[in-house]
Amino acid sequence: MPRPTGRPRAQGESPTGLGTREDILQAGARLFCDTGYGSTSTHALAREAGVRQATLYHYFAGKHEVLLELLLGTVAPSLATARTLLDRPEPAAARLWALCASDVRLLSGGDVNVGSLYLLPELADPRFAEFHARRAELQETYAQLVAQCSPDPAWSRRIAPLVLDLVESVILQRRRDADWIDEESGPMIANAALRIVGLGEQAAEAAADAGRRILAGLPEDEDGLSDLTRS
Amino acid sequence: MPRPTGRPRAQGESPTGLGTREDILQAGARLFCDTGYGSTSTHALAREAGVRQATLYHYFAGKHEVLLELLLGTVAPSLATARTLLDRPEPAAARLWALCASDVRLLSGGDVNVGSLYLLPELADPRFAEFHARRAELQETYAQLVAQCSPDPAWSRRIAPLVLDLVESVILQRRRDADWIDEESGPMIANAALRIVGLGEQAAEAAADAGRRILAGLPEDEDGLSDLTRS
DNA sequence: ATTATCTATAGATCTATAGATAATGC
DNA sequence: ATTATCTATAGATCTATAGATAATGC
Repeated sequence: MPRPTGRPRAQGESPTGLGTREDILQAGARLFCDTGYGSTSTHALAREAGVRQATLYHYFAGKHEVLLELLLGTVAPSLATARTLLDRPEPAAARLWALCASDVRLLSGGDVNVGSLYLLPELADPRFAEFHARRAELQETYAQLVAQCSPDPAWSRRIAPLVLDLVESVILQRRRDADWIDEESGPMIANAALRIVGLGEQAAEAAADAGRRILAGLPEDEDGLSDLTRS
Repeated sequence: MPRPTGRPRAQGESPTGLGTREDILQAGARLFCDTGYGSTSTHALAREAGVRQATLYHYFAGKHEVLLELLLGTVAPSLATARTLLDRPEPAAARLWALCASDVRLLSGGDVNVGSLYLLPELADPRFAEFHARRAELQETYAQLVAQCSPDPAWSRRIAPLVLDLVESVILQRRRDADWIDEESGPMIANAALRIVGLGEQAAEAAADAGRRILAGLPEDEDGLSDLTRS
């Protein structure tokens, strides 16, 4: 990073070293998760990013755009993986296992529990509709894979949302006890998902093995934040 | 409800018919869940309760006390059931099943998804410490029952939090699609919990049957709100 | 007399904009 | 000249309190 153009900051340097826009996003991630969206003022957001309050408006139209960009950046890698898996030739159970494990890994990564953003009541605001649309597509992928795993369509339609919720329960878990999470959490939850879908022990084991091989070939994106700078 | 003493309201009657204190609590439940805590002003809270903003302070020291009372009222019936179950003679798996099913039923009841309150980031504030203490006790009960279900203590310690999260995932589910929930959701999630703990199909079936009998004898509290008026 | 509500408001805070300033780039 | 930041602030909103008011109770 060479000296940027423009007036220098009054206090300190860019905390992330990735520029002011990224500083603001990371500050938003931390504060919206820990303090809440409505309880975080633009002033607090700016302070955490190391700039003055008015500087926010040079990059974002307001708090809501910061949150929207965080949400889209968080769901993007998950959705990319889901789309890839839908078209692959492996058995559905193995692909479902891989999707679950991959999503848990994404939600476990980064030093902020960005999945918490999904839980903010403020997401009901229509400004966040674009996020909800992408999230619905992810949910639909889960439903399709679950349907392909189970012979009973009625049952699978009923159980599919539960699988996604189980995966996302890692968000709650990480809040409660961040140390609980490790690199085996994803496989463990993916196993639990297959059991819930109704696979027997042997079928589940086999699918898990195949799933592990798929997972090993998937890109491992730390979290969505790094994507934001690329897009 | 006879005509109460004191100056009458400027606009309309008590929406709940249970008095102003309850009006405020129910307004808080709805708004904190749908709009968020930090995004709900005392003015909005009062409007929803059918009184003027200043009237709140006659009953509560501020927004935070409204939320605290809602939280305690929500966890109370759950904790009461958990304590009862710990001392009962039935097999642990059956009691765990009953606890899961009962908690899902509690979280499914009422016309507001009060479990959402558990997810507010603002709960990190030390003002809500009392709630966290009671919640920790509930978690401990789950851990003990899970431990009694499984021969492997290390495994059960690792899996126990996952069971509570699975139960609480009904909060997320209900947000996403309230119609998904019905009176079989509790048993279904309780079954899934036993599978996760590692019970085989036959053992799980037997425990579920025994659990259903326990559940039938438990008090069925619609939600914590009605308790508030009694306590 | 007691009570629950109201109206009014002081003081704090918050958002968003206008315009000044201090760098780099050419 | 261009740019990113800054300072300053208008106007909105929010919280919490003071004190008035309109009921019931005795």
